[in-house]
Amino acid sequence: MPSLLVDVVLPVPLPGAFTYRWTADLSTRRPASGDLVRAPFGRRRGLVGLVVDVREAPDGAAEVAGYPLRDLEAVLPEAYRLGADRQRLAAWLAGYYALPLGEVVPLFHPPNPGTRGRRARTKPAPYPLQDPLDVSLTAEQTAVVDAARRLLAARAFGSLLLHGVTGSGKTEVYLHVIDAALGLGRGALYLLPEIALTPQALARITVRFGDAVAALHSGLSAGERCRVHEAAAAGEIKVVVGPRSALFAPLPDLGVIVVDEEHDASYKQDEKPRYHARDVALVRGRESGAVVLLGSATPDLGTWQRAAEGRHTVYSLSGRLGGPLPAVELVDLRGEPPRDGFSERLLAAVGETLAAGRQSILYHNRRGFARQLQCRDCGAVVMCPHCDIGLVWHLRPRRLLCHYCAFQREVPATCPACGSPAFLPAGGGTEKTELALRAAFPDARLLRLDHDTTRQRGSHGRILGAFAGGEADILVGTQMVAKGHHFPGVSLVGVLAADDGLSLPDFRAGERVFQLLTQVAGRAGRNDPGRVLLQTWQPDHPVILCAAEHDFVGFARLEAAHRRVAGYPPFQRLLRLGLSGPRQRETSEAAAQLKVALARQLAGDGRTVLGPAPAVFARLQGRFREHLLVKGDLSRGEKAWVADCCRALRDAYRGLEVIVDIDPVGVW
DNA sequence: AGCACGCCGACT
DNA sequence: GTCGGCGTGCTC
Repeated sequence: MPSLLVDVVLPVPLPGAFTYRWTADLSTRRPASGDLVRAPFGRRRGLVGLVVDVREAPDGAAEVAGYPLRDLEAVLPEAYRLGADRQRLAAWLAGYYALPLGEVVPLFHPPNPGTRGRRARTKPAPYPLQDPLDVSLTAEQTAVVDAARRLLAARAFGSLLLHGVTGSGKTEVYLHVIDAALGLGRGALYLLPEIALTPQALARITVRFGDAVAALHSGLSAGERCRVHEAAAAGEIKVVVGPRSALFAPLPDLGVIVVDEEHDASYKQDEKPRYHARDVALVRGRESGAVVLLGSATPDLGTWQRAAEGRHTVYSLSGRLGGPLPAVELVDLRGEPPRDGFSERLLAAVGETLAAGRQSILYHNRRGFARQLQCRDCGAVVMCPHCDIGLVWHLRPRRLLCHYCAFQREVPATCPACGSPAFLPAGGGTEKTELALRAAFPDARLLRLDHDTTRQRGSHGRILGAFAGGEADILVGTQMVAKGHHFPGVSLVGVLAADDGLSLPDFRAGERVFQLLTQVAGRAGRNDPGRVLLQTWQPDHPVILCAAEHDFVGFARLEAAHRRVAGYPPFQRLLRLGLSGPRQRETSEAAAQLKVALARQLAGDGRTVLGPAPAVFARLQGRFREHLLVKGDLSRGEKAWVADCCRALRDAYRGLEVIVDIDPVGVW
């Protein structure tokens, strides 16, 4: 009976491949490199691995490297094979992010591959669609589509950066480029930062391309994901829409990858494998000979810099179609201290908007009723016992909540530290903003959109749908109100604290605030002259000024100058090592030890090792956290060495966790 | 990373 | 008495 030895990489943090036996009588297809297989591993069965090598088994072979050979359980159907391009992508991912190859394999298949699911029901969009009629393109739009067409026709990789404000017609460009790809019989991927944005985009794309379109995301059942995966592999589905995980969908002849809102930090996965979908999209495009179309009103500074270096071609859509950008007014809170978060001017603007029968959006980037509860006598703040973070006072439920772990407690009547009955709520949140508005405008219909009102499945879409449908006059919320929706009835956008976030200990704080303000301002008046009010304590801050003037280019120039001087991305690469452990002493000791090893091995050659320093959240969920930062370029070999060091460290300190984060985004 | 085996605290 | 906490050992 002919037998094969099959080398398989498995999703375990162990280096190297494992060798299995496949015999012709196993009644599954003969495996080849690139196939996905199921294999037993220890006591576990059915692990999905990737075949990396196949060879003839010597007669009577019964063991490898001292282990008795075990048989493969199954070879998954053709639909799950990684073609050459996705095999190269997997190899790139593993190398770049310093992971064993097997650990990236789960990205390439649904959770339980081969499970046949029922046909996914097409859900209607939860809110009215923008008129899908095909308007003719402007010259600026046409230029991008033509450039993409030329690349598509040549089957060549190319990356285009489409820079244009909200309402400038980026989506129309995406749809035309996708249409061009489909016209050549090729497929398309359409990436969005979040699942919540998928239904709206899906609806709009489906109107154009019918049932050749499907969404792919973790909100679908395993069966539905399998169905979409298989249909895509079979060429029945040509356009796959979804968040970062959709990037790995098996489209056999991929023509274009659209990365909408390419600047969005949600594209970075914050668990292993910690990849950045925009960066990986560029690699997939290169490996598949596809066009990568990056779009944003506020491109990532790194993308902008690489474009300046000639690595992407920039196309700008100047201004809005069918109207001017909203006027942005700064409200200087220093001269006009707010009451319950509101200046007189902002409150008056809400009143005028109500009177005019129009809608308002009020953006407050904090949940809850009060940011913290502080004793008036001794100054103590009620903290989370596990996280070294102040607890946030919520009205519904009426409790103090930790926003970083599950901890909650009742609102104490007296100060836990000194017994004083004098408590002072400090800082507001969306709950307070909502109450203040209800008090000021008792007849206004109000909706709140934040983490607390969207716990239930579907409530996010429901709230947005109700607001878009004119069932409310005012929408109060956190970031969620800023993302990707347009509301024709909105003519006022108010930002309660525009500078909130500027003082975060993150070198990208300014960029984040600029992006958020630009995005939220874009919600105003797409069909009439809208008005945006930004309340701020720092009206002279360059980030605030640039945002008020819709000046991305000016902002980028300023920000780049700072980054260059400070040696931060996009001028220096970063690698972050995050350590956390149950004991502070041990965690610092391990961090110090790691620092010595890294400094010895990597320092010099333009590289520096910073830290260790306590993480921004020095204790979370009872674990002490420290981090190190490596600035500068590391080779693949060096990154692998770093990963090995971390593994050794984990073995030496029990309970210690060490994460290796390549190109980190956000505070840790 | 799982998953089991194995050895010590508070419960029916 | 045993249910179950998680330390550590192993995986082709």
